[in-house]
Amino acid sequence: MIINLGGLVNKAIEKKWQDKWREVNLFQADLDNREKIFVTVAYPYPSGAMHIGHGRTYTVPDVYSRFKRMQGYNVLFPMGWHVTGAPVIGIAKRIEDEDPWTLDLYEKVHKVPKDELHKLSDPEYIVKYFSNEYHNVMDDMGYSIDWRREFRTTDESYKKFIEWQLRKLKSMDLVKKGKHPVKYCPSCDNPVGDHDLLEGEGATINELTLIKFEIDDRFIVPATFRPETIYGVTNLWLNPDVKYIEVDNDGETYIISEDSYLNLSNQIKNLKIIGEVDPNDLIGKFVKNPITSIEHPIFPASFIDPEYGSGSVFSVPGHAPADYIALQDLKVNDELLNKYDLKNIVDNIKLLNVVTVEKYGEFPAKDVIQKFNVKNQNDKNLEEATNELYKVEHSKGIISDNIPIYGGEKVAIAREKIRTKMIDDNFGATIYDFSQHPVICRCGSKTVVKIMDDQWFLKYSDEDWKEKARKCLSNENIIPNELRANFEYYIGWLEDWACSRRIGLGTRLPWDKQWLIEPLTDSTIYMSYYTIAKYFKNIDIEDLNDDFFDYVFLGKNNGSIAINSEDNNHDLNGIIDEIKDEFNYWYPLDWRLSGKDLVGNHLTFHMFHHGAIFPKDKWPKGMVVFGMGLLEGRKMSSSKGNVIILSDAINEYGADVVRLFLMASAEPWQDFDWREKEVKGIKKRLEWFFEFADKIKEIKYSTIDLNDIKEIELEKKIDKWMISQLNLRLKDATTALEAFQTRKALQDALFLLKKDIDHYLYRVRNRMQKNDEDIANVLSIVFKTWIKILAPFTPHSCEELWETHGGKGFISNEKWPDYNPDLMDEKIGKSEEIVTNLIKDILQIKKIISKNLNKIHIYPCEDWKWDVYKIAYEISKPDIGQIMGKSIKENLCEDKKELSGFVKKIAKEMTKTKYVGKIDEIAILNNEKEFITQEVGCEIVIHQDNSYDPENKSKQALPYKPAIYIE
RNA sequence: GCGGGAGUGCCCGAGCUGGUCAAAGGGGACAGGCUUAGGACCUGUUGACACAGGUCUACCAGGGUUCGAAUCCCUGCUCCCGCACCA
Repeated sequence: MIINLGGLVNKAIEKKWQDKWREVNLFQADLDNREKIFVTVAYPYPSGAMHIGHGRTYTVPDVYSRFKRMQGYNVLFPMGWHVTGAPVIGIAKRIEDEDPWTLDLYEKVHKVPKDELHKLSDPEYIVKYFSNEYHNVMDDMGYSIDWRREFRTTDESYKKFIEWQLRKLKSMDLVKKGKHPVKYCPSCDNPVGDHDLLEGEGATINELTLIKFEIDDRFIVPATFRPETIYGVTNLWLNPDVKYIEVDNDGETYIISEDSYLNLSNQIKNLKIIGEVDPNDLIGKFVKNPITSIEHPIFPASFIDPEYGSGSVFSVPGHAPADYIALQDLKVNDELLNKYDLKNIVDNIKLLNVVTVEKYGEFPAKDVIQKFNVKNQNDKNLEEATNELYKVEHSKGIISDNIPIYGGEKVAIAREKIRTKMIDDNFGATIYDFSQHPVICRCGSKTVVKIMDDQWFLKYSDEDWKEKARKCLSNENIIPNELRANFEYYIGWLEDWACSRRIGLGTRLPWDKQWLIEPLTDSTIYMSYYTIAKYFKNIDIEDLNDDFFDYVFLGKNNGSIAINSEDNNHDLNGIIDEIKDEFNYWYPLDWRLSGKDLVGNHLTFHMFHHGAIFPKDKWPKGMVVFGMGLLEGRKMSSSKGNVIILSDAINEYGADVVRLFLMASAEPWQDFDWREKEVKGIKKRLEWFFEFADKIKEIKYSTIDLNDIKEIELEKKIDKWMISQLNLRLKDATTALEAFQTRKALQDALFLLKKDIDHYLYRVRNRMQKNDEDIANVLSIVFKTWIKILAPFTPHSCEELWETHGGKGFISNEKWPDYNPDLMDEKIGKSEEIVTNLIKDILQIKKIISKNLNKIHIYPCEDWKWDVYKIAYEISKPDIGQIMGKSIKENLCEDKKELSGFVKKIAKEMTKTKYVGKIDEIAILNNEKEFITQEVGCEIVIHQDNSYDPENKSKQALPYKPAIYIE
């Protein structure tokens, strides 16, 4: 459906140009003798339709590529599809299960036709479907992509490339085996990410220490954040209303809550249930503290959460507000005391001190409870009190002197030491739990923390590797540069990265086939793959072995390279060298573009891996990081339906309007906001641009011929002014584009230039009636340059206008115009300013005095004032003494009083006005007399001197500001 | 908590290597033009005051540096983002 686009090109015309570009392979880039630019954007993960946020991401490199191509560079802008990973597996399953939310999302938001919908139950089909969709929409946007290099990350040749890379890293000892905890859904038998959750989004995995308290050859195993408080234990808590069980852990028997078994059994191997335990049998009995060997009684407590940790808690009433208050509650709960016969034991409990903190007493828990006015175990303030105390003790606390070994140490340090000691001595173990409960998978089941063992890691913690990444970073241009500090932080902060997965699409780990390579790991250096991807169609997969990649990428000949080409025109050894040369031509990568959400992982990995695998001269040279997209001020999100699909936007406004808006509304690294009203505003600008061409025709009474613009020596100031402004805007726009400032470039190339043209057209409106050759010439020059600088932004419209008005060939192939500094004259600009300011001032005075005007007298600034002004400019400080001194010395003005008055004035004025040298004001004013008269609507008299000056106004004149007297 | 960043006029947002800044550009609002009307389009106004082109108050708050600060420094307040195994 094509909505009326006014003067703009419609979809059919956009299509026409896309086809023409394709016919002549305009954007296919091969090795040649020109200087090259290689630009890549993070390839999309095609699990849904492309929306306007993606539109911005891919339009930026396109605009830049088109710009650089016009400047004469050989530009490669390729595209691929990142289809490895797990999300589509889940999506496919939900489609198969006919999950209504998912079906609705894909039908309504992603606009999948009904007859295609059910096919999405195959994950391979999902990525195929949407990568095709992306490809088509990218074509509709007019992107100048070299599609011969397109690939999916599940292509066999890509897998070979990834295998090579992983083996390479392993041979460098940058891969190791280990284990790590993950969020896991036992029912799906899958790790789950935040986006897979029904409930508990944002829950983090906390590390706890399990401590074994012995009781009758068995162990109660409470878990804690604060192992150092083991020295302050007075008792244990069990919840009498909770089911407890006995489990066997490698010969030892633990007592845990039934609810905690699911989580713990995913972390401790071979945890077997032996039987049930009645907590009532245990309450009142004693357990042994493994560190202090003190015997602690077991008390009942209702606040114990059976799901958290192991369903039991050791009580440190001196330092844990919850324990303190529970103990207070128990002391007055006669029913419980009697039931378990605890009265004497409870009365004998003495609080213990472990940690000393400034501003708190011996038992900080007690203080903090008073501070927050906590009444009982169920008080809402209890949590706040706990948070505060835990934080303070951790950051500022010192282990008290009465504690053996660790007395005097900082809590933060002692905690780690105690923890390590307990684990080494087999008194404790590390377990994990969520920061909040419950965490529910989309399938509806509770998730757990599972320890994945035999997992493979990339050793990002390795200092030598980090150092390489840092060097790589310092080598790069980062846009915006503020992110550099961020990258440095991430390089330092990264720990070993689990690079193997159980579920998903992708490449298998070559030496351990049970694992798939994690999707961020398989996309760190793939930009190099683009440089040679076009060759793989004709190469036997088996020949893409490590020797091949070693040779092509690293120039290492291991002596066994054999390439079987189906193309008999090529010598076998010839083609591999061609491939190698092509890689060496394009690499290093000039610009890597990506969203800011990838700063902490992908983009940082990108530096790590280039640092490890490639020599320094192949390290990436620059990075541009994108902001996010908003829709009418709200965050865009496909899953919430708050998006505009790119193809819809193209259908409604046309690709050029969409491109223009995305480039003009914000710089690439800023968040942009798609506002319908403003999109329409942009559309108007583009329409104006089209009308402009018609305007020139009107003047000329003939068609413009962009190939035949006469070289005319321009006489009139205003004509020169227009050309000067054009060059200024061109210069600023070019500088901006070099730095990816698309918004600023458009500000100059579209908005400000349009303003200049408006002004010019207004100034010459009388001459236009007379079929003035000069105007037509100026406008033709402006128009020709203008189409060119807009061509990277709105290529379809510019091609169409170019063709319509006699341009030869594609505008996409035209040379980017160079600005001519000789045509940028500051004095001309200033002259125009004098005229417009004068008119403005006269009109303002008119408004204020509101009397009938007769005549307006204008007096130019006297010569001596110019001289003083020059002196002031040279001194470049509002130093009145110095200016005065020099002026008197040069005897510029006989009337000292007038001089000092002027100097005072000029001292202030000169800070506001740019000095560009003396201007012949009389000439300018005479030149523009007609225009000024017309504007102010009253006769004007331009005086050479002050021989007629009844109110002595001529003295008011300043350089660039003639005096006015209104009669 | 750790790290990064931001606070500008009704709104969004430029400026932020100090002076050309009452502060670009867009949106909105108001007024006028055009139109049968609406829409679209065009022009003007949009901090206050002012009968000579001016003055005052303004760029989160407070303090400082400077002849001069939205711009530099310090303090405080507020807000946003990332903190991983995921694309």
